[in-house]
Amino acid sequence: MKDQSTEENILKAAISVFQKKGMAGARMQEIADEAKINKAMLHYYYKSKQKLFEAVFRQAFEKFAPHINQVFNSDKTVFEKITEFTDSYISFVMENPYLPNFLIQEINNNPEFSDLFFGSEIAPNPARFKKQIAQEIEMGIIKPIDPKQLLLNLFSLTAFSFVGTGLVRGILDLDEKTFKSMMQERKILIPELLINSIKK
Amino acid sequence: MKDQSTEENILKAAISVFQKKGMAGARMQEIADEAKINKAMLHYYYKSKQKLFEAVFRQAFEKFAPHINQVFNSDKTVFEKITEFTDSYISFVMENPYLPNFLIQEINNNPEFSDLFFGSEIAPNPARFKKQIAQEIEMGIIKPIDPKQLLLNLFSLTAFSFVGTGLVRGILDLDEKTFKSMMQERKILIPELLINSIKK
DNA sequence: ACATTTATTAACCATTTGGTTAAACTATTT
DNA sequence: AAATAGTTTAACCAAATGGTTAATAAATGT
Repeated sequence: MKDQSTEENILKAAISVFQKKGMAGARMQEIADEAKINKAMLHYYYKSKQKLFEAVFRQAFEKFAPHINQVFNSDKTVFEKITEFTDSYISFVMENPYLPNFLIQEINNNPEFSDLFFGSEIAPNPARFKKQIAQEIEMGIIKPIDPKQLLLNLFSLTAFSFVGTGLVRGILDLDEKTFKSMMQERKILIPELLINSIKK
Repeated sequence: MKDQSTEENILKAAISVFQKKGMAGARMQEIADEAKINKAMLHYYYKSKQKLFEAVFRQAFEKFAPHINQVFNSDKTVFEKITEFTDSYISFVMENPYLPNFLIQEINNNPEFSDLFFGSEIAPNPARFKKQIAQEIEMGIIKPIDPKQLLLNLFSLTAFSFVGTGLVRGILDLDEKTFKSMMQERKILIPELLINSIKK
């Protein structure tokens, strides 16, 4: 661990606390403790809890969006996109286990303010992907399918295990080791499942 | 709306508030307001916020568990189970949109106390389903597959859209009407996808 | 009708929590 | 070295929040 500026330490601590506990459950004092600074510093650098939360939300969204954009805006084939997204997304989330849940939860709670992000530069835009699907159908590479349903399947299969970890592990009675090895297996299983279902 | 006992009104209001805002975000005063009673009544009938929350959690779990148990413990074939679960679960969640998210969120936050439920009578137990899969593989009805991965696929495909509604709708740019009609479509698409992937 | 238990309320209380302030301490500039 | 600007802290504050209490009202039993 390198020494960092106080402001960076605060954001780091805020990310950790907000992602685990959410806006409502997070405590400014806990963030200060984790950053090992006086609580007043939080307000010195970030004005209010809301502002600090927004900085954390933005950071999370910016880390997450590129994975979606890789699917939406790259020049790969649909098959390649499915394979590569699954692999890179599962790896990414295993390193950032609280991130998808955090995004989902806070977007559900603050639809009004998260709209800002969906209108922004960085926000994923599915238009190009839709065209690609239409083309590959035309070319006879894949069956006629609804691109939105395909994306929903892809996101569901990759993300749900992590968002609902506790429930999933409870229902299927999985220890952590088994869960992790299943997630590795899914890097293969998911593309197989999806590609088989759409290839002609 | 029928007249109900105060205790029932409180639980109903608590369900509504807790499921939307979670334990941390819920306010006792808001629950009292929604139940149109004095805040002291909450403690008169339910002792503390924690106890009231537990009643809400239990109710949610008891409403949710039968859907899983229908898959785990009925005498249907695997194909029938997939088809019927998808249909009934999507219908159920469209009527109770906050429930899956609430369960997931609170189980992630309180792993220790939600363990109580996974050890209980009502809790789903995958053992019988595992046997059934082994049998149907033996009988040559389905390909050799890991029952846990099949269940994970089924739960992911059905539940994720609802758990991550806000994020999904933001990324895919869906209005409410489109979202709902896609969910209806999924009652057909999901069984098709899963059954095709396992049938011999 | 009276007594007793049950239900309900308004007012209150202690703690928690986000946020402020004034003073001190540490660079940086001149 | 003095002045200035930036950083950090302890102490404090007001509002929100979960919870209690004592008095009252309504129902129930005798």
